[in-house]
Amino acid sequence: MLQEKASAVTDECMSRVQTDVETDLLPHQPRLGLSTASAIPSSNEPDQNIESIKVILHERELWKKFHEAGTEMIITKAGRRMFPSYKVKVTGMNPKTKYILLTDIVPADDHRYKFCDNKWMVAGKAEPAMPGRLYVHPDSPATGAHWMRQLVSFQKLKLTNNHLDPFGHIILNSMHKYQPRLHIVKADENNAFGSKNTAYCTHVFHETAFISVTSYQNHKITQLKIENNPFAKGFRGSEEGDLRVSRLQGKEYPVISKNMVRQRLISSHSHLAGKLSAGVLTGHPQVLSSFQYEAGAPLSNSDHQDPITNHFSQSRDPSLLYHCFKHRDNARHLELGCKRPYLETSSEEHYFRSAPSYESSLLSHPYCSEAITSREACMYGSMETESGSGAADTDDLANSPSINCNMWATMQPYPRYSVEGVPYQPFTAHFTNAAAVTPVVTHPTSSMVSRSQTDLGVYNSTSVQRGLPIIPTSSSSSSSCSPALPGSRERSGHPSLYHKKPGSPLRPHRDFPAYPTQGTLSIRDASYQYQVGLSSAGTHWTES
DNA sequence: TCTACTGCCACGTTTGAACGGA
DNA sequence: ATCCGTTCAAACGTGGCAGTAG
Repeated sequence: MLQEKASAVTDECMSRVQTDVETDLLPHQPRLGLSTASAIPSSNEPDQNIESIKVILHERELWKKFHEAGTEMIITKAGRRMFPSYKVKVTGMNPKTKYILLTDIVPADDHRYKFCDNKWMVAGKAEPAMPGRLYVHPDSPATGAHWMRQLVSFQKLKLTNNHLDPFGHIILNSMHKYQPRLHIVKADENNAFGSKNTAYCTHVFHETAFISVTSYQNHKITQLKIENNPFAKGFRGSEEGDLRVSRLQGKEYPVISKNMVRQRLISSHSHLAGKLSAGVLTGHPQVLSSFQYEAGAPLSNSDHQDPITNHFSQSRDPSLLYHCFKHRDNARHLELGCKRPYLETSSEEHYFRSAPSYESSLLSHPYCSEAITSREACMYGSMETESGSGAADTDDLANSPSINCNMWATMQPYPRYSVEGVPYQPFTAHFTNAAAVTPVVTHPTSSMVSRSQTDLGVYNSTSVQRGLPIIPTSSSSSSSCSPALPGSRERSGHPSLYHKKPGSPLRPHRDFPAYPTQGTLSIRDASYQYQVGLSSAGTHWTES
């Protein structure tokens, strides 16, 4: 029912959608018994389970426009906002339950791209992943009623290419492809994140994938930005958007930029090139792992292997996976589950799981001992296992002795196939085996893990089936912290992590150091961006 | 030489403080 | 004294471009 309701509402008119269903069932009840079947949204219990939550991408049509042209996002040293901004409409939450909404941006593949012949081409292997960071919505934690009352906007999220960024912006590599993800974590007081009962889900909208750039490469994208971004109105004025330039230069005729000239000169060749590219791609075998990322690892296997044209794909495999996770027994096992087409938004994938418990104290985590102790950074670690061949092999995960509550997805090393010269397959995200990947908020040191570690599976776990939200943990050293754990307590009671000043500017270093050290990390300000750290087998959660 | 990146610029939007009137 | 609406300036966000580094 909710699905129908949601689908029937346009992006713009959904802001007031609220669930009228309210239940006290299970809000505090452990979800240990979540089964594959139960993980599937049920119209009868729309707000009992986190998997009942529906997320609709706001301005999806606009995103599609960009997607079709090959979305590019500017990244600067100071940080640049995304446009279109990431906004979603959430429904299906329990109005009284508290949730934490956060996003992260993960590599879509392990390639570096270049814009050549008016299209994106694979230019080599990706550079080592930047320290993963999370952006926790400033309102978090908040009740389901709050989230459902209006659009949830992540417009203040900023992207940077400054590896030492002190502002907490999400660090990306230029000329790489990324995929934003939304994570919803249950933060109910009696079902705190990290506890055996904590649950979360991950939503991925494929049309939000983009390539990070330091300056726009595709003129179409530039024009779309100018036409749609209010802040860029100053560049409007003529059909080509160059009128302003001509005015500035005192000319009566539009000035064609260098890039425009280049692009126009080569545009005549792009079409043919694209066809040729498509042919090449078609010949590539599909590679299995689809969702392999976690703070550094690619989100999915490279798109370039998809047998599609070289243009940004507008069609996707309608069969999306619906992943469910739950704790088994003492939360040391994950039960993967169900698979179903996601009807509401064909472009979205979401993953559910019951979060691992903190039972194995974070203190034991090799990378976050301090953070954990201080609980400044919320981290969720996962460990590498070799079971990640793909997907969701429930049994494998469940039986794997190495898997514990902290494991979200099994991480697989980047595929090593050669990609040189292979045309870029624009944003046809393939999450065939997608498993929930999880953001991991970790100790600062974790963020410094080298790619080599990632490759070794140390960096984060990921691959196909585990993922995990990171939730800020409180810092014991700080004045207040416990609350940091989602759902552990009311924000008011624990200023350190969730205490924030609405609208207050970001605080560099002091409040949000690039590599936070103990005791001072807070998610207060508008941008709760965390580093996604690696997790290791030793990652543990502590009870709040 | 080429490509990617940086810093600066002008312009428009957003935000919030200040002010005045009801 | 409080509330509400308006005004205005500073802060912020944009893409373009020239210069620079590798």
